[in-house]
Amino acid sequence: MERVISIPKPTLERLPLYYRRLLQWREEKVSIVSSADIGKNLGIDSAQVRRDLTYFGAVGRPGIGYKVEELISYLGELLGINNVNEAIIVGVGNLGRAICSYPGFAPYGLSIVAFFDIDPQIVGTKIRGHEVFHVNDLIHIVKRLKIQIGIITVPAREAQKVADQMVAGGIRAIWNFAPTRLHVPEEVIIRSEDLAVGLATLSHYLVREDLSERAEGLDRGISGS
Amino acid sequence: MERVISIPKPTLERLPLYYRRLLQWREEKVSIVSSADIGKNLGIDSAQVRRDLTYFGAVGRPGIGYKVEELISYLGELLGINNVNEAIIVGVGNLGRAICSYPGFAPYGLSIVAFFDIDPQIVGTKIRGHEVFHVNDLIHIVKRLKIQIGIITVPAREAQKVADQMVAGGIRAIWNFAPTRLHVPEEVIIRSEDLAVGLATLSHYLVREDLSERAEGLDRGISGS
DNA sequence: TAGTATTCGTGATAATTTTCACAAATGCTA
DNA sequence: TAGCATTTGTGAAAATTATCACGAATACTA
Repeated sequence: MERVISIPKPTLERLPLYYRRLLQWREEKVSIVSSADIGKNLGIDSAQVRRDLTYFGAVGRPGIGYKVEELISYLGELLGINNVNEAIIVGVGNLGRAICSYPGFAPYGLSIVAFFDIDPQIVGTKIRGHEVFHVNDLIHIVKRLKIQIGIITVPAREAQKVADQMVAGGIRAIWNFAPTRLHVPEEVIIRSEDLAVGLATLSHYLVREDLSERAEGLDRGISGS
Repeated sequence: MERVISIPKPTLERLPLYYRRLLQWREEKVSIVSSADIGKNLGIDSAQVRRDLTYFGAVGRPGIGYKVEELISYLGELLGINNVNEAIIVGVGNLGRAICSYPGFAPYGLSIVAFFDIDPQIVGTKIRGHEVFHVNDLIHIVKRLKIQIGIITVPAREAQKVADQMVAGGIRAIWNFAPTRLHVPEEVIIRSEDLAVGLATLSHYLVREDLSERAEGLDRGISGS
């Protein structure tokens, strides 16, 4: 139905796993890897790896494998990492702070350029050298800095209001950590991280552990090895 | 190949969404909902909702719908929520603290009963009324309290070591927030939350936004509405 | 150069998940 | 009770994703 070939969602989710492992290999001066190497390392079928890589436009050489440097470059392009992403974050509680300092982002070029909160105790203080602004200034600042990504780490009941303001400021992608569903115009992209999903599936499997059956799945999912 | 009918993974991921919304309905004194109601609210096809609910063992009445209270009870059972889950958390940085205070868990009966860290500055201090222990005491305490769930919020390079200790202490399920792949015995369940996956997919879609094609997906995924 | 061992790329197949569509069940109204 | 409007539960079809399996490309060795 679609003429544009889109990357399957599961493939997209594996992409960061590939990327992170490749960075490690580069660090270790490994210059070429095979789909089997990648697969064994990440617990993914090697045919799956090859299929994924072709989506990314990567080209390997039979009998040899893929050039690490080249793959990194391809994936980086696909992830929009090669150009820095500027973001703002609203809600500077523990979760907000945690996200700011999450080391996993380092390779992804995400740069948080402004912090917002509503708590007068927090507004005006500094975090990692940046002043925390009041949410009321959000629209203005976002417009001025032409920010594209907004991160929401406020309580669920505030989240929609914050999202509305982000949209009003022209933000095009929202990363939502509040456990609630947000309504935004169609052109705005939303990704919700729902920690309860993780907890729920874990505890479900725990409940079921007496049954021998267990799902496979990997980093995003449950695994038994 | 499996005789045991297992719940599809995507269904499992939707389960907490159902659960949370149902709690809201109960709060609002709504006693009966139809699959269409649920679907419209969560952006899931109503047939999908019905299919999912049958996996959960729920039974609705044609022409009427499902009893909210009954569904909550079924889902709660499936999630192991009805009996409290005790967990420990290792790594009391921002992320660890954020998880402890994440409001989304409230309905899930997760109870964090001990905190661990390696930083002497933190060990011995109190968090939410609980003393923070040194990681060296982990095995002992976990064994003694018979804890089943361990949460890892330490830097990636420490994560494997922590996982090993958890396993040694008899923990059966690990929720890993460190951006690395853990190796554990087959009987231990692992779920890794990789925040970079979220960031990566978000920024990917941002890069692609000029293409009209866009994935659908909902709370766990990207959506344009 | 010929032979062997790798490894990619991909058509075909299998497995999984979603959606369609409709019979059957239920309540409501008159 | 009969007729109508809902809504479930589920076979069957469609769509999506994962795996198999093999020809072709490449490097290496003798």
